[in-house]
Amino acid sequence: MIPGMARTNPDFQNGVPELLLLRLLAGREMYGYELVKAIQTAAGETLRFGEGSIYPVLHGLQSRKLVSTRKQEVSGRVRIYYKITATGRKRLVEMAAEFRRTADAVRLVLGDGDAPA
Amino acid sequence: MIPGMARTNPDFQNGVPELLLLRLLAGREMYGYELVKAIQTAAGETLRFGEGSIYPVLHGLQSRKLVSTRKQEVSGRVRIYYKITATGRKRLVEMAAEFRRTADAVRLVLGDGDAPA
DNA sequence: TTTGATACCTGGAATATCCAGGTATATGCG
DNA sequence: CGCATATACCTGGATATTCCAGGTATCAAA
Repeated sequence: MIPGMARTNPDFQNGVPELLLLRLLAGREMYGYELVKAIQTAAGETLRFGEGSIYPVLHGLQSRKLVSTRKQEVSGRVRIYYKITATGRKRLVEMAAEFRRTADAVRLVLGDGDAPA
Repeated sequence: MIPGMARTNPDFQNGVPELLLLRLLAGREMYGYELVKAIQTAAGETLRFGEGSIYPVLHGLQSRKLVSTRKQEVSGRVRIYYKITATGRKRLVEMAAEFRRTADAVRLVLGDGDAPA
């Protein structure tokens, strides 16, 4: 492990970018750079995903038809707007449920739970 | 993607095996196979980690000195007992906190939160 | 003797995230 | 004008994690 090298796969964050993107797009159509900034604002210090993480996920969502795209030029710069599809909404619901189940299971083992018995 | 192939890195589970192992070992010394079974019991349907996932993590913990080991023969079979170290306990506390922070941040964005404002 | 449980292990595949770099346009400042 | 900064897009390669599928060996029960 060379110090300062890429620490990939941070603990517990696997799948989080996809979930966050779908969640944000469930509210309204947004473009890539806007999503990057929105995630930095919404998730703050704890979750930090840069462009290098977000754009590839966005392309994956597109190829799996969970989002649709539209190009638009705004004052000389091209933006690619992403819009969630019906399939995408279904996936969001599933992922959110999966997240809660996983988080609850871990909490249970950790002993934080409001576990009976 | 060939159907039936290994689906590695399931969403949200990154780092969970390590956290669970440290948590279980915080209670008492245990051996590998016992830990595998304990995780299957404790985490049930949701979190399912097989031997192929657990043993490598156990070896990683050992080489990082988060656990110490001891061999013992019990009725013809050799067991390797793992015991958490002081460093391991520190790591457990950190990981548990990290888990909660991450889970809370995601929940906040999902909108489950008891978020004010 | 064959099955199943116990108890350990690993190689290679698949996948996710991240750093560091890239391209290009517009805008503000000295 | 020249330069830095912000906007807006993108990718290659490194690193890390998990999992399947397979392996070894002992012991007990059928």
